[in-house]
Amino acid sequence: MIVTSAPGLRTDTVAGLDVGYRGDDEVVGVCVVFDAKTLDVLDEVVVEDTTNFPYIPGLFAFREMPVLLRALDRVTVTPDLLVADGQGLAHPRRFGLACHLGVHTGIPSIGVAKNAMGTFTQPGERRGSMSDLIMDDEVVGRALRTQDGVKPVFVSVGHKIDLDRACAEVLRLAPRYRLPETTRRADTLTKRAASSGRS
DNA sequence: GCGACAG
DNA sequence: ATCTTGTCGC
Repeated sequence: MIVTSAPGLRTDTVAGLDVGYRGDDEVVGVCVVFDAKTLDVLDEVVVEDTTNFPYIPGLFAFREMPVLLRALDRVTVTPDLLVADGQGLAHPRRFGLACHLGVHTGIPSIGVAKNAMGTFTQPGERRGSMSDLIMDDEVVGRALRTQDGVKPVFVSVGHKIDLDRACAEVLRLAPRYRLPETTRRADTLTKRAASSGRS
């Protein structure tokens, strides 16, 4: 299954992964690798592909995994941590996109979602405040406030890392905006490709 | 059966 | 996710 601990994990390089859409079957996958300390972009890859799998909450990975793996394959710097745009353990079957990516690649991974699938109590208003994300009376992740007064993001473990470390990484990756730089950069690249290459 | 439901 | 202008706020 999934490993939820990370003794001595080093995260010098972190990758942001995201998928953009240009229709029901045209997808754009992006993988951006950052220097975790300076937040400098070390490498970024954009790949186009097609899908026939529809968007079904809970089966998200079947739609986005293929393109993301292709993008990850072409990156020249193997990241120490993968940050997926979606859930990890915070999933109905406890196996969201971040888990698929981690288990498939063997690289530690976490999921950072803009919306929650479980329930949670509002964390404090200050950056760094957090509260448990609950599903079926089980703690599956955390609602984390990355900036004062903004809506929290939902962090959950993907593979080979623990929740505390996952939240710490997200805070480090989001020094200024609500979303971590990894997902922000991956998202803009995704949209750039979508508008410059559409029919 | 009905509603909810990451991107 | 995507379709979309101007607008409010730091």
